[in-house]
Amino acid sequence: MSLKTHTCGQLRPEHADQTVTLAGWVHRRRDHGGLIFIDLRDRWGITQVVFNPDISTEAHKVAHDLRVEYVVKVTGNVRRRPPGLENPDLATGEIEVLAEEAEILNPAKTPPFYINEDSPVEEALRLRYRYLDLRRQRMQRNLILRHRVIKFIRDFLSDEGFIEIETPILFKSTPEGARDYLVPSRLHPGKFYALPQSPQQLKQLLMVAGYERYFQIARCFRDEDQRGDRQPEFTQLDLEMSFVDREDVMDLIERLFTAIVEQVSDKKLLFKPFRRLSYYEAMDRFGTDRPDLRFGMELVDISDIAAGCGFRVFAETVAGGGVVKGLNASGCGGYSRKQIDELTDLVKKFEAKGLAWLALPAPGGAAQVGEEGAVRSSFAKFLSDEQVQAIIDRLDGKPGDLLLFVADRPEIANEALSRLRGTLGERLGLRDPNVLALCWVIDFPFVTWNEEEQRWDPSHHLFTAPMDEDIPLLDTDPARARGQQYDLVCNGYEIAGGSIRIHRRELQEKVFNLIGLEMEDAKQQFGHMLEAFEYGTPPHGGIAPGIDRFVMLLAGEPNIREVIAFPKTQSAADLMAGAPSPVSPEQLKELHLKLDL
RNA sequence: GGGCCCGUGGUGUAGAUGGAUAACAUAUCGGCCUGUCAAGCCGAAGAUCGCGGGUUCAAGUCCCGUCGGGCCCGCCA
Repeated sequence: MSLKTHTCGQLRPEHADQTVTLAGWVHRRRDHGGLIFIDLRDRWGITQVVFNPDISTEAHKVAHDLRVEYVVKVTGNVRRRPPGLENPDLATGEIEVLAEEAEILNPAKTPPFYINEDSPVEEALRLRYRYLDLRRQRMQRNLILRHRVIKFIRDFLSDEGFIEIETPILFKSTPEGARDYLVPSRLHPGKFYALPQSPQQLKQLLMVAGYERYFQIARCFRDEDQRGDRQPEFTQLDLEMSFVDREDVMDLIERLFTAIVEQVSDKKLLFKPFRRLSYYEAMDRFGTDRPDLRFGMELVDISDIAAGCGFRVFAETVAGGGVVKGLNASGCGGYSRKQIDELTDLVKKFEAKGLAWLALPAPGGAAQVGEEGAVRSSFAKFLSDEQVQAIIDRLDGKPGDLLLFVADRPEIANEALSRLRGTLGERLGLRDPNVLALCWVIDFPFVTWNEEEQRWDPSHHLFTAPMDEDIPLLDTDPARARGQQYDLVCNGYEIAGGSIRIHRRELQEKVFNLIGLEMEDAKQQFGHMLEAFEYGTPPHGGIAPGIDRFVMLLAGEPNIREVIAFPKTQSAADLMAGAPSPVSPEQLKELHLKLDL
């Protein structure tokens, strides 16, 4: 940096009496008429520059014209600040630079929003002027964190014998999974490349190729609707290993993620080692395969008590093969009818028919079930005192608690209660943003029944291996077969998914057969894979953690746009550049395309 | 494809039930000011209330449509 001798975050008392040159942006300007103070900012920090007309009238004149975000170069002497004038909020606060020369390298228009404070700004405006938004402390902090995480991953995996290999962005479309982004081919009229949804096939082929330990910080593309944790293009740590079982992959990832959290972030790990749940256990106890384990409030099955009780909704649900499950919203026993109605509206959004509730009065009220005022409830009056007490005991109900129940098909009861649990956890302040609860979910069902298509779909992807001992079940009872799949879950987000792959052609064909993929179609779509598998394929498996999501959690941000330099909006648009945009008729013609709008 | 929320000087907000000059903070511009660090004090300028239409004597406010942003359902192997 020949235009500056030091950064704006560098100078300390030991630099006193040195002549230095700094360059950066005007962060703030304080004009006293005589003295002018400038907070000069660059990527490394802020340094106060003092312009005193007694030292240099020329420099003082320049300072008079300075405005926020001007780019300037200043040369001057470093000195310790006079006693009592230090600024403890600034890393460089013990010194200041007395300007002797100053040069405006580039003036700046008044920015459309504050850059020198992290005050709220409408997100559309931030995205339109993203290059200015990125100057702000919040974004700078997030992008630096992201860099440190990725650097850490590269170093860690390199030390573990992995090599980073780039795979193509222009690849082949396959109808499985998400919608592909397509790229028309000029040289092959009527044909298209697809941007990869992930380098899945390529990393498996690298295992066939004998690289044994591969990783990549890989950009992935999916043309689906956006969410706060989903962008059309996002970044995965893509990773694959040969001659391993699932314990090897999980062990590696567990060590990596533990080290990242402990060495790169200020968050606390709740579980060490990570907790493990089977898919069925996760569904049973939390109603979801990506539970937020920062708090309890587990789902409890009371179907046995509800069966044949006097409350017809309960009894008939159980009789019809459904379940009655509930949770204990501890301390919410004082909720008003209106508050409970709000919770009811929430579960109804997820197709539950209603929410049964039972509130236990706060301490000091009547004690025994059966006595006047012992409970408020939407259904207790239909049950015996013993049944009510059994339910309270089952949910460990204490005075002041609110017990909430959904009676429905298991999928609906789980979904509704899981959402309810999340909302209550948030409302009760149980989701500590400084804590990361990492857990493995394993033993997923190998396939799930697709009602509309009347066929089995792979739970993960179609190269995932079933558990060895469950292979016979593929012929007899596919629903009970488990896959060698593992998901890493953190605070209610799925942050990685992976599996041990099928490496034998017979088994792969058996799976194609099971999910109703004709061999002809399979050859058409995956011929290169099937062919490759015939040339000596090692047992292999891998995983793909989402970098954006994990950095979001490490940064404590509410969505992944905050950890992506140039993200897209919910409608997948770039508000800064104006993408997507129309193209010229000449471009279309060259690509052999006609628009049909 | 669907539901909900938001859009008012550059920025962030206020403007119940429609009522006359659209308020506040901050930024901007000018003046004063030699120890501030969110500098201070004085003054000025700055808004066709996202856009289009409608209801009404009267619309920032109510209705319809539309554009943009966000959250969510569907979707995301």
